[in-house]
Amino acid sequence: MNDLSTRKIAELAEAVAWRRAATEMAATTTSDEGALELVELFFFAYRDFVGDADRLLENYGFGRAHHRVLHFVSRRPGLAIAGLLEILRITKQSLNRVLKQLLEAGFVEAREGVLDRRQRLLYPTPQGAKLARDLAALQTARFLKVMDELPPAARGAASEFLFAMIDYDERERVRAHLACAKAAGAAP
Amino acid sequence: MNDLSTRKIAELAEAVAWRRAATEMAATTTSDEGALELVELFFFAYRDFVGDADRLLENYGFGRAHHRVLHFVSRRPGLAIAGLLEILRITKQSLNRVLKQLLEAGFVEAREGVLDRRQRLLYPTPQGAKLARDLAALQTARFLKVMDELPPAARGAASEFLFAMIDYDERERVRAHLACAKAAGAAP
DNA sequence: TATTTACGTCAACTATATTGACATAAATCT
DNA sequence: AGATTTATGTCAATATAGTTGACGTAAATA
Repeated sequence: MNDLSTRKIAELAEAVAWRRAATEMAATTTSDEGALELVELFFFAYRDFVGDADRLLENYGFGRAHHRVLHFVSRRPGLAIAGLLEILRITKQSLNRVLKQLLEAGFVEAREGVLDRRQRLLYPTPQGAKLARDLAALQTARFLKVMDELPPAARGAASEFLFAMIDYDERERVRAHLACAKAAGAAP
Repeated sequence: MNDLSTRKIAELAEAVAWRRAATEMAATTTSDEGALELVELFFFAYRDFVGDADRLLENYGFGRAHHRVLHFVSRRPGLAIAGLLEILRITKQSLNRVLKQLLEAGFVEAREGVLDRRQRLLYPTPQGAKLARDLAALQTARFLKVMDELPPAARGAASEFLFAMIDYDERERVRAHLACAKAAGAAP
């Protein structure tokens, strides 16, 4: 039995133990105390979730802002500036500094819009696509591991749960974004 | 039929529609494409989750950093500086600026440790406790609403899912923190 | 032709974090 | 008792990510 399987067993035991605890407090999950636990779990989960990528980005001299831009450009190639601003909810001035660095470093390229020549449509370069894949791999790995730990019945629930956490008014936009990204991802 | 119930029905329909979509792609949830969707849903969910509190904090001239400090001090009264630094994963210099403002504004107070007089144990003032409650109410309201939208079977799954998202090495610490906070919350 | 839209840019500013160096008082080890 | 470690505070310089406001330009549109 190697370290990996020992670790694996420990993690599964971990998951089982937590599942028991979660079940026990299932009744209180809809209470304030249960909800407060969720608030903190969400904080810790997000902290660790972005931590993986942060470490990789350091090697490139990039930060989280670069990651977000690269990610969404890669997932939705041909995205215009305005679309990116809407997703990221930052000002164009703030985006510009980060985007300029990604353009200069050759991770993203901008092409003139065909329908509307004022637009600058953003695409990842091969180098950018590679980094985006590497970053995404870290994060999807975490999710795939989580799905592996969770009982099958709870797997679909994660997606439902996260979607329900999004502002009601934003859901349509997010759904459209995901559909677009899916289509773009299926193409190559 | 008032606006509220119309909205409520729309949201439930929303939830049902998404549940169908989530179930359809349940098979792909363990695939890379499904995991990529989760990555983005997590981003959007967190963005909206912190957005609520941000708006309230503006009225006080505080930011997210203040929120985090106030939150953890309120949830774990008597927390020492070192404990806070470990939870927030920031440097003491960074904490100090924010903490100083909270102390001066009378939202947090520090008492000399009884067992170890070098420690400064942090407590919320009544005013601080009130703000912490108001902020927490916004966030727990979102979770309670989500739990209401979700089918009962998926409710416990949210907690399991978030816990599984946390770094393995951090889980014990988080569990201890939650237990401690729960005990502190039960006392008064 | 007039207006709006999509974008770029300069400037000043804020918030949140970092590293590094140094200080102090209390606890603890030898 | 003296040396060391620990918990904390503080000064300074710097980085990153964001903001508001003002102004410019080219292309689309009314």
